[in-house]
Amino acid sequence: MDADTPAPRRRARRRPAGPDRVSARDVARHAGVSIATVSRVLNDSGPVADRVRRLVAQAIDELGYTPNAAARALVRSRSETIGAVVPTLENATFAIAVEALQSRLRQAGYTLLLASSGYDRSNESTQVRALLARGVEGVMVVGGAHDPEIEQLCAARGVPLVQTWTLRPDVACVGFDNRAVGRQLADYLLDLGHRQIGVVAGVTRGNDRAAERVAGITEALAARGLDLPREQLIERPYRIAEGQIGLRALLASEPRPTAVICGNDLLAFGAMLEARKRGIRVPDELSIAGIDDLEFAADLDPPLTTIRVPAEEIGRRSAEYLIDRLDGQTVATVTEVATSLIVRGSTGPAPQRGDRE
Amino acid sequence: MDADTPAPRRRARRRPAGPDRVSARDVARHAGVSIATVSRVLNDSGPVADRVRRLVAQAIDELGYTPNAAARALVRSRSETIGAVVPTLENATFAIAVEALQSRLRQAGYTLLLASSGYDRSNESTQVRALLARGVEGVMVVGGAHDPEIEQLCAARGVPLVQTWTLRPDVACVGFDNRAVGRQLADYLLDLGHRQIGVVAGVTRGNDRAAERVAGITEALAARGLDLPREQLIERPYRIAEGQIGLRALLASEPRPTAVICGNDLLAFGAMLEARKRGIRVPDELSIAGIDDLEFAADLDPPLTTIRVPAEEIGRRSAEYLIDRLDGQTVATVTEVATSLIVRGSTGPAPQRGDRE
DNA sequence: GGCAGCTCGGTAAACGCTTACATAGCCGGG
DNA sequence: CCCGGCTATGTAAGCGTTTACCGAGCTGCC
Repeated sequence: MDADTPAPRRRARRRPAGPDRVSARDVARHAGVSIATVSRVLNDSGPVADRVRRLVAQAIDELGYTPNAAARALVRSRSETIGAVVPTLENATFAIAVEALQSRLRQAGYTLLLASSGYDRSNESTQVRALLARGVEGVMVVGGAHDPEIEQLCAARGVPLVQTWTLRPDVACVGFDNRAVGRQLADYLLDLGHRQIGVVAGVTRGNDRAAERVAGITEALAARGLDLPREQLIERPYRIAEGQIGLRALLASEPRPTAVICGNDLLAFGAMLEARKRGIRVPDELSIAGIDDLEFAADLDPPLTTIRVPAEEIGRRSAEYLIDRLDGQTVATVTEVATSLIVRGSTGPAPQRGDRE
Repeated sequence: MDADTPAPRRRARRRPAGPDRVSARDVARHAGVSIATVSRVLNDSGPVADRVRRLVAQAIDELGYTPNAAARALVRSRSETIGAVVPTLENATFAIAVEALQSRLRQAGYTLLLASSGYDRSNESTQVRALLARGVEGVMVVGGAHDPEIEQLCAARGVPLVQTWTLRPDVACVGFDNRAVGRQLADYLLDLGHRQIGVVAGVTRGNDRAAERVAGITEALAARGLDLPREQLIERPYRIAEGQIGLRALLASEPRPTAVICGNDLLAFGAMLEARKRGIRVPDELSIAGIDDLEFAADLDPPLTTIRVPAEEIGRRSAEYLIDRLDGQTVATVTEVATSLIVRGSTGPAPQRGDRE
């Protein structure tokens, strides 16, 4: 049946498996209309009589037709995909942001292409390039310092790029001032009377957020005539175990710090573990603070003083920025999200001189 | 310059912004060869003289040419993308798996399209459909119980589907036996002499892993003539705070359990917090166990007894399965990953009757 | 009753690539 | 010297859509 043409021997090569996909042509034939009409029904572009519309709709689901995204992308020069490159998903804060990003993008009909850089600048660049080659219409990256190629490539293609977890006046970004956060934490501890402040920072190489946080701390100290000696600044990867190592190193230095600022909550958690292990009372003998306010921070013992960073909001707003931009709207390029100091039990007044000795 | 043709009034519509993209045609013209040759150089298909090859390569980077992925996908019927749908990235275990999945896929030249379902079956189905519509060549999902549509859709398109965190003999999967895990934990506690075992499970509706874990516990109890009464089984979402709520509910029941198995480490963490808050000594008065062995599990106080689940391996192996399948190889469809009971300080022998009363 | 102005639907030209096929040199053996 | 059989290149036919453009019917108004 349906032997209209001599059946020009269907090609059987490209997709090794799988029955030949059903195309708009098949739908058209099945519904007895032209392929243009099928397209009109699908996209609701142009007028179509109700009767025909129903016919086509029926053919579509009788055949189980799904439009070919590649073909559509090709002809419309729009992939409806967005790319994101984060340092790692193992850091919950990024995982949360990606989750929010994706869900907001999905709402707007975009699909998320995800890659991670492992905190490596050149790898980040590679990933962005790969995403761009896939035709993403927008790109989200973490941080404000990258291989300059990234901005160039995006600009050359007219692909909006949003940088997150950072604030830069000259580019589109959704984030906060990491330096201010560092400063705020340091000021808070200074106000509590601490004068010996140690830092267990993240690895600053290739991580401008970590570097800025340290810079902020240094600034705050300098403003009170203090400095941050080399041995009071430890850099460790963002992991709990590294926080322990970090605190251990700090405790070996002289004079021993009365307060420690950690680059994020994982490091802070580690530091608290180490303190406990050594019988150092927190916060009586040692104050410890983190950044991120991860889910567990409030539940540590003592609860962790930290800076709340709205990761979900960063992800969501990045999505919204890109969506609006691609929609042709002109939107604010710089979006600052609110962070706030959450004072909990892990920090307290500096021990009086001689409190323990 | 270069006014060879009357310049047929370049269209200026589709991509509102952005200079007209440079295409293979431009490269060909620039290098003075045919477009076919450009393609041959690009894909290293067919012979090309070295001189010409260099010419083309030069043209390519002088023009900053990037092949259009949609066009390529269209003609080759291959998108070189893989889709994954996880319940949520907020659960670190999935974040880790996705990270590994992506990085392995990338190595093989695939790009990851990511979506999350929020533990909702119908949403999961929607996401898979969206991914399929984007032309993904393979799909990864979490769990073994889904809207049947998912398997149908993938099968109909010949798209390999890998189900993770589960073991099913009839489909491709990378995971482990959740029931066995539940059983193992229960047996371990039973062997310690516990007879009143409570459970703070994840929400089992739409989550076959959670349900299986409970089933395993029930089985182990039944094997010793015990049962799991309704009020000893609490279901809560996977969050720390929910673990607290869960334990609270359990403590209200009679007889009070001497051991609690939690659906995952987050719930276990919460349970431990609640126990501490109430002055219940762990493990002397109450044993608590979790599942996942998240990073912090070893660092809780006391350290958490749990089942180690190799999330990274699950992600990586899922990637490998899909890669091999798409490469035309026939590979083992069922991949079991090893879990293991990690006994730490949060569990111990059942308190002697009257130990406390 | 003619025709302006609808509404509806078809035709065909892209979109940017890959690739089967044709073609054009060129080499060397008979 | 001719020609088979290379190798290197070009030509052109799609891949499955969208959409500009055209034409065919219909309505209803003068």
